[in-house]
Amino acid sequence: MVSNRKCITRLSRYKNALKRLKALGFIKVFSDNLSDAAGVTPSQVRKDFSLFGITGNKRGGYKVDELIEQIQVILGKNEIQRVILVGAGRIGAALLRYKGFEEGGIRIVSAFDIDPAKYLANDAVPIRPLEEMTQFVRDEKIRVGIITVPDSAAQRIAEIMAAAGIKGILNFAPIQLRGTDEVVINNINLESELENLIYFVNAHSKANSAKCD
Amino acid sequence: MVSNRKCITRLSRYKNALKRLKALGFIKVFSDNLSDAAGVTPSQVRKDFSLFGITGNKRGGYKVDELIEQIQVILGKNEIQRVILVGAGRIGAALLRYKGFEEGGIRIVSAFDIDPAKYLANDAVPIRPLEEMTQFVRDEKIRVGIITVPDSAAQRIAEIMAAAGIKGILNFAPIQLRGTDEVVINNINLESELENLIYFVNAHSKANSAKCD
DNA sequence: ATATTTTTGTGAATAATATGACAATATAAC
DNA sequence: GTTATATTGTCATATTATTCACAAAAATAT
Repeated sequence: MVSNRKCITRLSRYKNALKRLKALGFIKVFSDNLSDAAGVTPSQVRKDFSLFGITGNKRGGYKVDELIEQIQVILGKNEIQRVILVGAGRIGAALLRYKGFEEGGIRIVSAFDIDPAKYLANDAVPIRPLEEMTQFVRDEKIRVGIITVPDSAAQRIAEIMAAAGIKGILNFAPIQLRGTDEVVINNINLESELENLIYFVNAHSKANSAKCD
Repeated sequence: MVSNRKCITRLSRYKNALKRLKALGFIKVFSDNLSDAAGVTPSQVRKDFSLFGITGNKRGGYKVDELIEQIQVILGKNEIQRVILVGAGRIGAALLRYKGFEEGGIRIVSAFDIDPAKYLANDAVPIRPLEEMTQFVRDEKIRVGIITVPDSAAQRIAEIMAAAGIKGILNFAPIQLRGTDEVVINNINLESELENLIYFVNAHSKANSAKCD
């Protein structure tokens, strides 16, 4: 098992880049085509592949179809991944209807909320009472959950999820949830991503105005 | 200028953690309180602060208010940051109404789309024709933009943004956009984040079932 | 068939990042 | 006022990630 997060992220990127290359008619690729399409170095591509035991042919490169297939198996995309979502607010609702997931073999099978006004039993993705989550997760053997609740509730939801048997959480609440041996947590903080960007934009403009002195 | 992305991200986290600690009544903190709240090591906190020239008092720690203030200045939060958004689809629309940004001093001042059906001139955040973007960015001196269009359009939008004078882009399209010397790009790929999680969940369950053999 | 070229796969070298250790020093105790 | 203690700030060390470099192998050319 490769336990380097960045490396898995790159694998996703390679997969996406490969799909684009395939659409352009590529039958095989070399590490430098792919690195170019994915925005990394060729040796990075080969090193990553080496870590996952993906091999190509010397002087022949990699066959696009086989490569996509191999990466998809590693990423668990050979079967549809069913996930749940808790918190049907703005962001949650948008994710429920986001088409990209289904295309990528990820299906949000149910959402949950504490607010009865949000319940929608018969929607494409039903929104159910939070109390039903634990049972649902157990019955349906769900292992991945998305948290899109306010920060004050996030920790509690994460604990309920963990207790129900969820093993991976994608957290959009602006609080850093910590993973355990049992549960992997991936935090996405939208404000923080923008802050990051703003810092570099400001730093850049300061550096440039300094140059002008 | 600190050019380490991760380090800036941690700074955001420290800021958020500090606000929570402040709400709990903390007047001063030590590097270990803060590291605990932010989920890092104490030496990491001190090292980061040292990079940004943030100092505390030996044996006295850091004053919470001063620390929040100093971090906010570094992150450019002493003034409201105005950003635009292109692509008023599901995700775009959710971000337009996301309250967290305004609370954090980030304001989406206008959205743009190619689809006339989406235009909303008089909404809290107006949605305007894409053709008006360049002029708007120039007039309003906008420097940060969010891309929430389909992947096929993302590259083109990024180029228009860059030409208009945008210096930082937060990209949600599932294609890796590459930054330049002029423009910093931050890519968020939601599917990829879930794939990442799924990989670790699967790897973990395999490791556990292997243990049982 | 043999030589030439191209591209992989990987071990070694380098670079980036995080941790540990501890001297310096401010606060508190006496 | 002196001593003891806790905590910072930073340098040295360890860890992790990336790039380089090149031998081995496959495809093509001669």
